[in-house]
Amino acid sequence: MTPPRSTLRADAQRNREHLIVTAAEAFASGQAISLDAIAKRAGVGTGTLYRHFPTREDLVEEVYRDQIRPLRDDARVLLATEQPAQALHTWMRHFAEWAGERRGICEALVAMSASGRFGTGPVCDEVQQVLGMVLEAGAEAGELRSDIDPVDVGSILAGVLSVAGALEQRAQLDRMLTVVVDGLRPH
Amino acid sequence: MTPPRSTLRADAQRNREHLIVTAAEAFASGQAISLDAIAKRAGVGTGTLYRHFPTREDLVEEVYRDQIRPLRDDARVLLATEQPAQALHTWMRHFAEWAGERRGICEALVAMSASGRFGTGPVCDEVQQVLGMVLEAGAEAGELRSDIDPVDVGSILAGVLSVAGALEQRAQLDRMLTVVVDGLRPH
DNA sequence: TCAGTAACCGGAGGGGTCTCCGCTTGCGTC
DNA sequence: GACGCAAGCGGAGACCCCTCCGGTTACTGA
Repeated sequence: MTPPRSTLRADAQRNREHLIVTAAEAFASGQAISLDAIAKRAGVGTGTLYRHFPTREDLVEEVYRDQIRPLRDDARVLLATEQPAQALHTWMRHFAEWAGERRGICEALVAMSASGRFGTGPVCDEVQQVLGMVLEAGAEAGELRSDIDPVDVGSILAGVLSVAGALEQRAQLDRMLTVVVDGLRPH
Repeated sequence: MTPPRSTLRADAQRNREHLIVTAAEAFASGQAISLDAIAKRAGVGTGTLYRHFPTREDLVEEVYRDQIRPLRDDARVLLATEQPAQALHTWMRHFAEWAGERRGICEALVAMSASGRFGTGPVCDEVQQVLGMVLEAGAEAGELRSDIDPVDVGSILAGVLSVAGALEQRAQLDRMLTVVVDGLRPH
């Protein structure tokens, strides 16, 4: 009678970490790359990749887990130096820039939202928390609605990024973000 | 010396129309279907399909060309019975419902936006025109901003639909649309 | 140390998208 | 008619995503 295990077996843990490192390098190169290719490059079968990361966004979220952290500090700084609504707008712009440099992030966020999983996963959880923080500050200052779910705001952000995330659409994206932030003001 | 031709050759025209009819039937069945399968069902090679419709959204837009028309009348009715901002919100909801019943529409609109082609193609052109009409009415009534591009609004609509287009996300979608419409009000 | 077992692995393979290119055919010309 | 050629055709094939399952391996208890 073997007890059910809660932790990963040593080889599985190794494979998982190796996959993340390999994917991170591949994504960082800027080139598009297939998941099969990542598996091959990591020296594991595709089955192994998909067992650890059932969907592409699961892998993407894991790859950028650490890189998202600075955006939280950024939000804190913005809240300290700008009015909340303005800070929200600026942060969203910063996030768009951050996401624009990281292949697969927008698609991942959209997929998480569309499947009702926004907030689960390292990256979108961080986004949700940051948005919650800013929204709260805005509500306290009376500048932003107090009855809005950060998940909804994150989903809208993901949505507009999915249609205007490209660099050459910066101007359009900014106009769209203006609308969104204005829509978050009270009354 | 053959002069360059502007119109489609007869067989090409036949194939094109047959593809649209076949795709319409396939989409109407509600089942997911591959483009290869549509080509086979239409009795043409996949090469022929992709020559006529380089991207999936090109085919989708063509298939729903006629079905989008009633939404224009709907907008007229709404403008006659509701205040413009309210009419905009209601119409967007109607559009979401319409799109929800038609496989591939949301994806197509997102793709058109993302590639800067929103407004080209029968469906998104109609959407753009309807939004233009409603926005204009709203601007005249002083209820909506007058400096906003219908393409931007259409893109936002496509974006939110891409993250919350599913039936079970109706409530979330409606909250998001509220934010968007509020963001379109003046000041 | 050595089974026994659950956990894990790998890659073949099914199904999809999309391209490429050698062959066929409609159509204008004579 | 018949000829010439641009326009169009079709399907093989490259590549991608993802699943499934027979074989392998790390861990555990004795």
